[in-house]
Amino acid sequence: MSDAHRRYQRFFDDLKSLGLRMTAQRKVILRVIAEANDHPDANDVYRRAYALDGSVSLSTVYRTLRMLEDKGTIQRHAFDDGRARFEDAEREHHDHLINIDSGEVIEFRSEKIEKLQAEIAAELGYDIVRHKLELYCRKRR
Amino acid sequence: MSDAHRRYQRFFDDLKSLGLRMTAQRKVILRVIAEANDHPDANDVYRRAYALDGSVSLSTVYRTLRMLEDKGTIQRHAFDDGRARFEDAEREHHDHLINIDSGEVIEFRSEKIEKLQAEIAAELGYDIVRHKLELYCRKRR
DNA sequence: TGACAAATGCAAATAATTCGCATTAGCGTT
DNA sequence: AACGCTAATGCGAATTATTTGCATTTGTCA
Repeated sequence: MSDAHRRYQRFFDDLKSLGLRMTAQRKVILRVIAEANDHPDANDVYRRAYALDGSVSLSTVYRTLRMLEDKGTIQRHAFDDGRARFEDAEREHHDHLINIDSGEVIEFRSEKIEKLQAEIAAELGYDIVRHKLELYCRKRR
Repeated sequence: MSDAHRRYQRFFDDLKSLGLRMTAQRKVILRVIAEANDHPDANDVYRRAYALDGSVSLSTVYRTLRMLEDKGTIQRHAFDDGRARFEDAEREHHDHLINIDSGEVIEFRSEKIEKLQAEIAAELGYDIVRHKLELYCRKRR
């Protein structure tokens, strides 16, 4: 709760400092994203926002998501299911394991892998700026 | 050339052994995929196939791609541009290092990383079917 | 060669996302 | 507290990528 609230406050301040208007719809959408701890797609965000405030439209959700992405406030992920999914860009870095049967997304982080990646890049003469690691998996039986 | 031909032969045998009919359209589409060494989207495949044989339609390209994906013969990728792109599933796996300044793409492969990934997935109760690792980098100075 | 189901082309249907435009509503100024 | 400017909204229509229904064609095997 306080965590989500802190994120919401940061979103709010971000937009404010950019001179953007704080509309009722944006407040609701920001709240939804701040409170999400999964990886909702645009329609998920719309449904959650609409439940809180019936004046939110799908167009505005799409427009707001794109705007937040442009400002670097949220991050867009293109997993292999074709839909764009979103999450707070400031959350600590993590990689994704996607259950290809259910679509479920699990977050993980491995220092060893991070380190290996840096070594590989260094060997090739590069420094990593960011990276994307996605494991498409099936439940083990 | 002989490499593409070998791949084509494998595709052909795959379908044959599944009892599927070898139509003129499928032959052309298989040839296009076998000869591609980039990551064409459905429309790219269609245009290349159509150039070789005007009887190929976009529907059939989509149907064939999906069929080949279901059979595990080709692999679908969702990059950030929203379109699905395809490549031969049997080509040796590789990851990508992208120079964010020049756009240059370098392919690499690390057994250690592959192994670590499998371990992480196993810890979470999963088996990796495929994965995607992209390092966005800057040249070291 | 002939029959039968699988595969095809076409056009219409879906799904995800964007856009045009008339209307509404923040917000700085009175 | 009301005013005015224009950003932001809702709506529905447009786009883009992909799938599907159906009448027709065509591999394949007897």
